[in-house]
Amino acid sequence: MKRLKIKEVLAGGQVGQQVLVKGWVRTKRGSKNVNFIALNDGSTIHNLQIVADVEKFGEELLKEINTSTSLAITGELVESQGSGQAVELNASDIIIYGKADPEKYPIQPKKHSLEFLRENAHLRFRTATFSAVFRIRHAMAFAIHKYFNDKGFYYLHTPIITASDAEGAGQMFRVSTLPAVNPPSTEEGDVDFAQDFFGRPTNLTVSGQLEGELGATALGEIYTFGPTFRAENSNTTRHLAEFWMIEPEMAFYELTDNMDLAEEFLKYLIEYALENCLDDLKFLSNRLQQEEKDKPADQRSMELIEKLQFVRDNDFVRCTYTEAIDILKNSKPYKKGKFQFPVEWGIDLQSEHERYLVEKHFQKPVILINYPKDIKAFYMKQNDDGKTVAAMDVLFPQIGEIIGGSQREENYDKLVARMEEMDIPAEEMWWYLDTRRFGTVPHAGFGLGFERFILFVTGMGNIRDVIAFPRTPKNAEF
RNA sequence: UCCCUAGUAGCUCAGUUGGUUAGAGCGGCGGACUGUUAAUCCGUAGGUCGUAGGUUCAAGUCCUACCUGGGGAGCCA
Repeated sequence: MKRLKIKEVLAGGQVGQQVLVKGWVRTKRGSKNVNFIALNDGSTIHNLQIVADVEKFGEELLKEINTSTSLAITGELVESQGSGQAVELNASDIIIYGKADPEKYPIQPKKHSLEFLRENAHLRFRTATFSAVFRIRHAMAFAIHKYFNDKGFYYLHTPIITASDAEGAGQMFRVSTLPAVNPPSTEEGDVDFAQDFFGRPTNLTVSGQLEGELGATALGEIYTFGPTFRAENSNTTRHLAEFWMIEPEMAFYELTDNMDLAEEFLKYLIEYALENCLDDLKFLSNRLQQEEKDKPADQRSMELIEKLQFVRDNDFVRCTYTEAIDILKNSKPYKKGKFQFPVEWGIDLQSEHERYLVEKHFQKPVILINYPKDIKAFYMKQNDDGKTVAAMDVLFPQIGEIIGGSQREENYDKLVARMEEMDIPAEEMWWYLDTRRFGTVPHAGFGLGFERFILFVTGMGNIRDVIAFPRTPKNAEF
């Protein structure tokens, strides 16, 4: 008999049909005559209720079935006598693949803290919460490829190992095959990277953008989607040492086109989640509502699905940096001295400022544009005012900056001048500058932090809970 | 990296101004139960109180250092 996924059984199974299912036990309940096994195979948040007659299978066999025991079950699909489900499987044959000793198996049929499950990240997929999160994560990855493919973008694989460290996006992880103890040294006493694998210092990438621009200025529209690495000692709910980033880069796009794309893209993904992941979203939403009950009324946030619909259905606010500074200066917290950091044209906005703009003032996603050039990267297009660059940051409630992007400086002379001002060695970037020397065009792009976006869609609070195997300072377990 | 906070049973926690034998719920185990919904009822086992020092007649409780977790900040996606 062909095995069916539980999702298929629940969606299309017919009463009276003989079916074979395989999965892991979530819970088992029982009385003298009959046992109920909630079986899950990962295909859906929902379990299939297995009814096992005690007399038929014997207490010996049923005793071996505990939480997380793996089973194959054949039986007849019947209308459920209980009220919790429409159909259930009347077992005629049970095969145990692997037992799970209930005294040693750490995931109990009860509510666990996310911290505890994080320490058991190898088994947390077996919980309803994490299976929901990772199904949604998959769906979003798939939707990203679908969105760009349908729009004629090409998926470009930029390198993981890179020799360029010019962008200054953060501390990098060195990639080396030199011995850690007594590496070969030069006459000056420095490590002699000429003897290293690549013959020069190399690192894990912090961004595929610069290589992405090479692709975009020939293929037209490209995107990257891959792992990115930052060796910053960041210990927050929003940072990882290894995370995934989506970086589209488009020839002939100016800043407004870039904003339009970012907004359409995010809304497409949210719509995709609402269309394809509703069961998982409902589960996560209920979970959140349970937690919200304990909070005072004014601290409760919008229900998850409502929040997603709200973002999908409303225009993002577009606001210049200069306007944002004015808004902040006229704000209540500013006038009452509630901000910890000063507000002045030229400063980088602190998260307290961003949160005020997004959560209090506008109360919807905000795209901030035209930042002072001194707080942004060298490659951003210099505006005519001589003070600002064509940068854009998309800010989301709770999460903060979810997208950072810009129109790029396409003028060779301006770009080189800016690199000199910022002490970026132009000779090492010769390959990047060639895009401006030969057939340069206006172009733009942005980077979306994948995990930050998944935080938003799932409503989870800690970025370590939306990536399968989080890499953070002092933690590379599993 | 900085600030705050926590570490007691498998999990979530309580443990009074330092004072006898460290408790509960859940989970586990044993039993009961005519179909349960993270079942219910009865019973039962389970602890080097994060680690190392120190103060004291006496430390889970006070002090110091370190380790680990959580929250916030910075950096950023």
